[in-house]
Amino acid sequence: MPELPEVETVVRGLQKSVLGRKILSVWIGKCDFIDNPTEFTRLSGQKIAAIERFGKFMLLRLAPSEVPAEKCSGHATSEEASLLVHLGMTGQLAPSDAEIPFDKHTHVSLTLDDGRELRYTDARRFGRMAYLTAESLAKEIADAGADPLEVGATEFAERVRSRNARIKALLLDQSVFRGVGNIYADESLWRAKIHPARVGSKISVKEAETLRRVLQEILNRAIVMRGSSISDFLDANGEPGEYQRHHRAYGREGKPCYRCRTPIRRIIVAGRSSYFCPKCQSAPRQRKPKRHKAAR
DNA sequence: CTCGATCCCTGGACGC
DNA sequence: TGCGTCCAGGGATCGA
Repeated sequence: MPELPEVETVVRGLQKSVLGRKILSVWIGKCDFIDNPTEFTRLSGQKIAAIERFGKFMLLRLAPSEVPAEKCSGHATSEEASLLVHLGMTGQLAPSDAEIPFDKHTHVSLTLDDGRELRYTDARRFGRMAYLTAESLAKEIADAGADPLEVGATEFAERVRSRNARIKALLLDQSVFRGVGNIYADESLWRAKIHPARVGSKISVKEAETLRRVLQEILNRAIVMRGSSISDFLDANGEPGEYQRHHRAYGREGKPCYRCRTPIRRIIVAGRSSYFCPKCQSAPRQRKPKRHKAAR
C-alpha cells in the first residue's frame, strides 16, 4: 500500500525514466477513478516538466511543448496544468514498452515521444487521477496537512495536542499530516511507545517530539529501502521495496515484541487495524465511559 | 469536532 | 476445482 516512502520511490524512478518526455496521445479504459476524464485529451502535446511527491500524491507538472518560435506570439494560454495521481491501494504508474500487452487492470496509457507508454494500472481502482489547472491544484494543496518529513517540533506538537481525536486517527488524517498511512503510523507509534488509542490532547510535548523524531527516521529509512512491499507495491521499475523486513509492529499480530517479547496485539482504531505492543505502549488511563465495556 | 458505519473495488486466504 | 465468505485498506460521505 503506497504511503509516503513508496510514493517517493515511484517518483524518483519516474524522474529518471520519463522526465522531460512529451505526451503524444492518451488512452483511457475504465475511468470511474478519474475526476475529469474528458480533460485528459489536454495531455496530448504537453511535456512532463517536473515530477513531485505531495503527501501520497504524485504531481506530474506539465508544460506545453515548444512551438516554433515564430509561431508563438501569444503564449498567454499557458496556465500551468498538472496530472495528479494517487495510487490508492494497488495503483502502479510505470513506463512500459508499447509492444507489451496491457495488464488486465491498466486503465490509462500515455504514449510518450520515445515510443514507450506511461501506464496506470490499478486492480481495485482505489486510486485517483485528475487533470488539474493551477487553480484546482492550489485547492488540493491548501487542503493538505503538514509534510511529516519537514514539520518542525512546535508545529507537530501543536497539530497533535490541539485535537481530541486518537493519535492513530490524527496520523492517518491527510489534512493533519500528508503521506502517513497505516503501516508507518503503527511503526512510529511502536517506536515511540505510544498507544494508538491515546487522545492527541493528552500526548505530552516530550512524547510528541519523540513521535516526530521516530516518524521521520522511519520514513527516511523506508525511502532508502525503496518502501514496503506488503501486497503488490512495485516501484516504477517493477521492483519491490525492502522495508517490510524492518517492520516492528505492522502485520505482526501474536508475534513477540522486538523489545519485550510480549505478543503484538491488533485492535481497530479509527476503523483501521492497529498493531501495537500492549506492554510497551500502555493504554490510555481513562477510556470514554462506555457503559457495557467498562463492566467486567 | 469526532465517531462509526457504509461504500467503492478486486484478489487472496480460508473453509467446505 | 469451485464455490461462498471474509478481509484488506485510503478516502469520501453521511448520520449520530
